[in-house]
Amino acid sequence: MDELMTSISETQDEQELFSVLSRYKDRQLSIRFMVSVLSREQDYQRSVAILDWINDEALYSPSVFAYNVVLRNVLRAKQWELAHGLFDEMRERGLAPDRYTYSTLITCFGKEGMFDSAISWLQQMEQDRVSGDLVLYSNLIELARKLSDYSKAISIFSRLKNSGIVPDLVMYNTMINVFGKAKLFREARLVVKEMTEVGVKPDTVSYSTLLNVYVGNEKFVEALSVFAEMNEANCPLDLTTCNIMIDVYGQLDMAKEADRLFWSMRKMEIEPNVVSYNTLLRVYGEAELFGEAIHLFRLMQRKEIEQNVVTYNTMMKIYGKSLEHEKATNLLQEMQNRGIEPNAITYSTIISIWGKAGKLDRAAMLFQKLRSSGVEIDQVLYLTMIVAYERVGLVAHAKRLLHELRQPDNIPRETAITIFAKAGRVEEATWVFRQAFEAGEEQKYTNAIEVFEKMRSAGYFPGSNVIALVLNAYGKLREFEKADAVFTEMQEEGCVFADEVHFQMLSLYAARKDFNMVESLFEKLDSDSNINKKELHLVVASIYERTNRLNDASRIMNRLSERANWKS
DNA sequence: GAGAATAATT
Repeated sequence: MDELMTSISETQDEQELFSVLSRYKDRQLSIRFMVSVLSREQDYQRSVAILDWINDEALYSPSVFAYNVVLRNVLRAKQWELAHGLFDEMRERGLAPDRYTYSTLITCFGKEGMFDSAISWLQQMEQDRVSGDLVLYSNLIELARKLSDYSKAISIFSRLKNSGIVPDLVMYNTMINVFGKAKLFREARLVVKEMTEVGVKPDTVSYSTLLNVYVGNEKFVEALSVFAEMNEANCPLDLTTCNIMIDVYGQLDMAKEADRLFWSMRKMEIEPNVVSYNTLLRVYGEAELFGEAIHLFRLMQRKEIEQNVVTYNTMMKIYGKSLEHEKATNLLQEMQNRGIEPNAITYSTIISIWGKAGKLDRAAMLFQKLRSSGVEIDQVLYLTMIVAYERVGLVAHAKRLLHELRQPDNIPRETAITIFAKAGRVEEATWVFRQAFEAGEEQKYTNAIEVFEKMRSAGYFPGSNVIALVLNAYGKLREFEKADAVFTEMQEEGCVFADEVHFQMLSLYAARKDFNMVESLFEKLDSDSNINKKELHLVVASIYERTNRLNDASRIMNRLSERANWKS
């Protein structure tokens, strides 16, 4: 081997190298040498050439290892066709791709965002009965999460468990977040239970992730019960958990508890940060504890605790609420003096405050200045200004702004529609929507359905968010029978739907004026303990309202309030 | 060979 090394170490040209090696008397040795060269080779063209040379020698079939190395280089060079070719070639030579072959393929395709390819390699791997490992599945789940494709993440997670791998702490924590994003709250909570069962102890991040799932969906009471569970399990708190809980207490009008938690943080050796202060500030404001809010704000400055744009936005809102709009205005100046740049939220806060205080000229001037200075005007800013005009009866001005939105060249159509809808301008919203629809939005729904049908035929069970999307698309294309079939089929297959899927189905029945079905599904859901009743009633009432069945709408709302009275 | 959670606008 040494002799071989020295004889060819100066050889730069690979053809020359091959010819030296081919003439060498010990062929096995020369091939082994080339495999070792291959393992260090980075350049994909050179590695393919070396592989070809080994193949051409015909005395020796390159190992799976050799193919894996070449495959890696080819994939790094984004030569997808070539990668497929190599894969086929290795099979033709009777070499069975192993875990590393698939791991290389799946992670590379995934990193490039070619998720469908990655998934089809996963399928191939399972067909070959090659088992993946934790790292491989973890990569896939991370990718799905980055693409906000939570149903894919969930289906990969169940594949992993079916193949007998026990997830670790970080993967479980990731999945709590994923189930939450898919609005599968019970499943998110069940993860914690499962962790305990398989001996992976839930940690602070597990609980704070679960807390966040509930907070993100305004289920604050549930968050409170998770917090209790966390304490029972003797799981230590940290900065993030405290910050989340200060928010939760605030949202539940438990300002006292929020206050107590904040001021006990240091005793737990947790130093509050700017998020803690900002959250407590907001809680004080919402509880109308204006004195406490101002005190806290100034305390931060005295103790030289970092203040940022969020701090100022929050404090401005509080001054707005306590009707001290001059002080709010002063804060705008103060923050700029301190080098804290106002953002879109700052501007819509101050415009709203000035609007309410009757300082419309000021609000309009700022709005105009922002537009001419090229600051991006987001939908909230537009809406704030429109509402400010309408509040003082300047309908013509409001209309002028609305009119701008009808020519949405500078704003996406979706944004314009949202603004109109939120401003109660149903006619304008419909108008823009129809335009958008005619401009090819229809294609979007067709695409959504196509993708869904492909997924189904490949044997995948999409999650609730995808199903809701598809049902909506079927509705838009007035394919009610197909929507019905999907809904029934998925249910028969034992899919657990999030509430949104059921609600989507209710809307579809209403769209084809099948109110008997609306009522019967409504009754069924009303007796289902997993469905959020308040939301269910609101959805059904708004369906009736939209179709001008106001009696039915108020019947539903009465039912809700009766039940609320009965409960209290 | 990978990887997890928090604040402000209508």
